[in-house]
Amino acid sequence: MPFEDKKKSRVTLVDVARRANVSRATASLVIRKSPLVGADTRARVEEAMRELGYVYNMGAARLRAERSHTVGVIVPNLTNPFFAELLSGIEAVIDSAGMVVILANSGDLVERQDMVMRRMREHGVDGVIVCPAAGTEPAFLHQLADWDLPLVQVLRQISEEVDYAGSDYAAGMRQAVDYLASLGHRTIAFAVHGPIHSAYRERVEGFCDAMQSRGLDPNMIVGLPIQIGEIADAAHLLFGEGEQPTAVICFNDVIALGLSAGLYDRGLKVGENFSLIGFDDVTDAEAMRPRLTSVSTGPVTIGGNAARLLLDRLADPIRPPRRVVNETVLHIRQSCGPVAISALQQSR
Amino acid sequence: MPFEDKKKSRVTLVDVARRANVSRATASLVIRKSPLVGADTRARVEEAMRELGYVYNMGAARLRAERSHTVGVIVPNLTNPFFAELLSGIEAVIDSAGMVVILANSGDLVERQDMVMRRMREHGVDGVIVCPAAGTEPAFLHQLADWDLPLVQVLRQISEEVDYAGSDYAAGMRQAVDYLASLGHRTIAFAVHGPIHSAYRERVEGFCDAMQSRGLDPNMIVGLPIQIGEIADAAHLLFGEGEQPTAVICFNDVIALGLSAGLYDRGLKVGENFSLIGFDDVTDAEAMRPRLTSVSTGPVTIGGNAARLLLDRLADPIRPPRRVVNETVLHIRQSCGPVAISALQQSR
DNA sequence: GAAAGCTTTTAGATCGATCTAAATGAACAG
DNA sequence: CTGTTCATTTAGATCGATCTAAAAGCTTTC
Repeated sequence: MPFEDKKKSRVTLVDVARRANVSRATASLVIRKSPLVGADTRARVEEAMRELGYVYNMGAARLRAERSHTVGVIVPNLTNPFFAELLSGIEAVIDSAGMVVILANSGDLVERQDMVMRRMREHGVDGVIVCPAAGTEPAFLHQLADWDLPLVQVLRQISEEVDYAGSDYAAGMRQAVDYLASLGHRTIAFAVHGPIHSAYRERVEGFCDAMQSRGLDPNMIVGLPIQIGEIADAAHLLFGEGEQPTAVICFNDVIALGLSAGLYDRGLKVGENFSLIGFDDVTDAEAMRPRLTSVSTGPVTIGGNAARLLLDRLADPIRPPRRVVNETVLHIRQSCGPVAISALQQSR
Repeated sequence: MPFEDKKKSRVTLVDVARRANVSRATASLVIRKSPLVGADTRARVEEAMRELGYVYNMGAARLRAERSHTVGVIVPNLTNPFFAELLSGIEAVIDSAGMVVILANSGDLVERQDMVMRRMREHGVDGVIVCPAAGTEPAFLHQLADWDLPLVQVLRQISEEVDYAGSDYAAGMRQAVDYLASLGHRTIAFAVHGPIHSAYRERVEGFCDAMQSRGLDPNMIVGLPIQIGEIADAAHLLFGEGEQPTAVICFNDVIALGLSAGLYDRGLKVGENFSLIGFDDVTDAEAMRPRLTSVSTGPVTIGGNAARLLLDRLADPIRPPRRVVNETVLHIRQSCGPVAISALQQSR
């Protein structure tokens, strides 16, 4: 008897076709929801699929159809909540397009990024969303494009010739500076850390431009450690010799959280006699005390934009490159206050 | 002329083989580092691969070899830093085994989990690491195992018959209770939230057991909102009628962060006249003020353990199921202090 | 110098889908 | 009743690797 009830091998399209009394080709059309098949045939095939517990074999399909329904995502760091939120935004959009995300971590190292990118190609991803590691050369991205690998840069823009999704960091900096200036602050520090890349430069330039256009000195830029635990202990770096700042703008919320702790340790009251603005507005900002005033860059939104950009490019590989830059929003909470009288007098 | 210089189609093994004057089969052996090929032949083939810019086609290989070098990871939520760290641990180990991670988010919903699991099967993952959505039935996992899909549960244990990696939450709770008791606290609240699952039950039971074995009342269990922003405003729930707690143990660090803010709002000084212990010890714990005393569960370690468990099972599908449970560590910082005199008197 | 044993190489079938181009059948016009 | 059109269905080739089993070379042994 040709019966084979016990778990033998996997159920394939041939099994389904046989069961439904149609050919392999017709069964294939049913799966792909082609309008070519008749209604009753379709029903019969679907019934057979259900009865046999058929599972589509994407791998086999991809081989022939050159579409893997798979998207690579490369981030420099997973433990930073900002990237986790970005990833979440990407995943949601990719998922709802019926595709899956293959994840990789570059550790912000170009060599690892090379490796990982190669692996993505081997796995035949349809496209890649990458937050380029610091130091990535434009040539690297161009080569990938030459290899016909659809690509989107996210957060950091290396090349103008490749799609990009990010946020308007410079405008965000202007919002922060304007707000502090409106509270009377004139000596404002900028606390930074981390590797240098386009997002870094954009923020620094945004800060400097905003300061200069108000006639303020943009040169109080302070470098801090990467690890959040060490940032607090480095808060004293804000107060070197010369003029003392009455407010600080942070490169990101990690720094803001760290400095908030460090300023507390020094006996300063954030929001009262010292002002602090974060950047990114991660969910923790709401939970700090005083609540952190922060420039929201919307990582989930950026992720979604990047994913949509990639889907669009998949649909039309030769469209010219696009930039999708979302607006930042200044979220005013409690960590800033009017400049203290004493500080004003000090700076005279 | 049979020359085809311009970018035509992708370079395949046949091209490489032709170039190196060997057969397809031999070229394949070289790629797979088989010891069967001679040294000079190997060199010739590798040379040809380099010259042609050959990229291995994993998809084609998988079809024949039934190995996709792909692992599915399903988490309930990406924006929670705890899961991001878990994911980071998984990714590192999977990556170093030469495989890639396909990521999916179940949103802690069983229906979505079903969908996502189906998609993983379609993509032919070699195995899956899943943090089961609250309400997952053991039958669900057993069915997957029946389908010959190697499986590891992480953080939440639904079935004893499936590999599991987690942390000893009950022991962690005991550490927290013991520590607070040693500081003189007798009325200790337990702040919880979120969906009910094994990790939830283990923590609650651990708390109750530890309290009871010291003759303390374990019934002060307080439910709080999910969103971190709302937790602070719910801090008053700790102080209902009846006896007032002098300390609180939190189900996780999200609650700890939220409550710390809420207690601050109520004018309580955490670490002085009220004690607070977190659970998980995420990186932010270090940055809070006062620094958060927290029970470390080591998400990165757990993730690594889960990944290794899966790799082991891939190597030996019939080995009996294992449990890998790592020890928790109480990280003492600044958020707890000896019970205040006034509170002691009040509770008499 | 032929048989045996070993290492190295290969032809051809195969995995499970999709694609192409052609066949089938029904409906309709002349 | 035949030729044409249109909607369905299908056989067979194909994607790019791996696997099996056998062939080809090369030593070694008697």
